[in-house]
Amino acid sequence: MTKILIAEDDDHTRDALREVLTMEGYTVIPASDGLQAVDFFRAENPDFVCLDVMMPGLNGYEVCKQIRRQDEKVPILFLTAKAEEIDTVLGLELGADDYMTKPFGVKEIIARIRAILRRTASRGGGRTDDDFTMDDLRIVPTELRAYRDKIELALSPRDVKVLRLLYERRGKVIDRNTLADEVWGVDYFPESRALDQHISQLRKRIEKDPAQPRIIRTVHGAGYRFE
Amino acid sequence: MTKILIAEDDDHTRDALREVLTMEGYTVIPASDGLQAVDFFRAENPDFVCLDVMMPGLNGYEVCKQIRRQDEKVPILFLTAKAEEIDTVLGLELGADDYMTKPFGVKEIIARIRAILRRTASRGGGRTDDDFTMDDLRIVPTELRAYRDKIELALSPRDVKVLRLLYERRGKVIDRNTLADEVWGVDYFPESRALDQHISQLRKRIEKDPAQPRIIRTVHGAGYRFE
DNA sequence: AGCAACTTGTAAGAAAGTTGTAAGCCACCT
DNA sequence: AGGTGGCTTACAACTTTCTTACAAGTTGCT
Repeated sequence: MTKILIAEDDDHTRDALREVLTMEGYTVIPASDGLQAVDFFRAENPDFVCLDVMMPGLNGYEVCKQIRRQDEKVPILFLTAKAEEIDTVLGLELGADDYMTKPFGVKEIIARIRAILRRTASRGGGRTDDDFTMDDLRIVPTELRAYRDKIELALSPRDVKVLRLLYERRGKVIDRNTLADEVWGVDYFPESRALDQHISQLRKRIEKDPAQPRIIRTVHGAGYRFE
Repeated sequence: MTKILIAEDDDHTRDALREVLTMEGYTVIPASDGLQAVDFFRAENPDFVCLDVMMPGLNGYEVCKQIRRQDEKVPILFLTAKAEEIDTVLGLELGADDYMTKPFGVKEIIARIRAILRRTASRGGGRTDDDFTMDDLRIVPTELRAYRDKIELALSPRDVKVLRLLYERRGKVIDRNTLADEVWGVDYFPESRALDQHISQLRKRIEKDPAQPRIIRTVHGAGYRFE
């Protein structure tokens, strides 16, 4: 189920969007101001974001920045009033995927959303928040936690992404480029050790014996694997 | 060998790109204007296209349209100068896969190209990651492993390359130059025994009796052969 | 068959490359 | 200000790959 966060202060526009997108089979999370949008993003981890530029509190750009800080890849579509087109440029620099100027037609916005989702489908695609088990660890993405017996472990969104990727392709080797691309949203720069560092820290928390990892195994010269 | 078409009117940028991409092992086809780009695309059928937006004659968008008329799938990366970012959106609607704004770092562009090629390689296209069988050995490239009955053997990426090459041209003799070129990516230095060493080590692992190899057979004075 | 010349196999150690991780740094968030 | 998380740096530990050296095998010639 694809979740779409709509941040739009005008009630009429927001309701119209909600209705039409719900009809299309999306799950809509409506937010009426920027702060709410950021909160809802954190809580719901949507697959797509529509942001009005002009909103009380936090404007669309600020919301975009906050979201991008958490998630490099989630597609963001800006909604702007006609006069604001210059600002669009700023929007694009923030990592937006597209923009639309009001007034827009219902069909148009659906088409855009579908197009963007199709384009970005290959990366990070079919997001599911279902629980899954790796070795003796139960991962609960919606809580950002994992459980071993009764012991509870905290996980970051990034931890969950890493683990889910390994879980989904268990048995296969995930090379560092793929991992970086899927989790960080950019291709891996070989001189950066950020990825190794992250794996190391994650192992410390989830592996019983981090020196003999059973969940995230190293495949030397190739990547990592879970099985 | 992956061919990349570069359409860029600025000589300096074009040469820089050509150099760095050639270093990375790509074959670069440089074009200095839009018309040339379209011609070269038809003639060379490249695997990837980098398009400058602003070019004399045909601009990047026009080139993109022409290319898409011929080829729906070839990945296209747009290069744009800062001020042109609004146009970027239009570029994306033309079916571009990504865009970069100048000035961009050498590492960044390489990373993007790699990331896009990796992503597009997995859908459809000339997949070379399929499993295959040699004698009683089942090779599973995505797992970097081979199976004999229930026994599991670890393979390095290089092992897989060697085996796949022999498998694809079964019955034919693969001479050492070809093997070195395809697997190591450079011409073979006759005084180096690296290749022999690799074959020897690989046989130890995959052959039941390494002294009587059934998978990698030696053709004295010529090379190696499978079957 | 016997021998010389050449090619290939392989053990062992050297070199190169990859990964793990502690410590410090920096930006952001209270 | 202080805390936090993530990143970079730096170095240690580890693994693979290459070189060296010699053994063994093959070919062609007499």
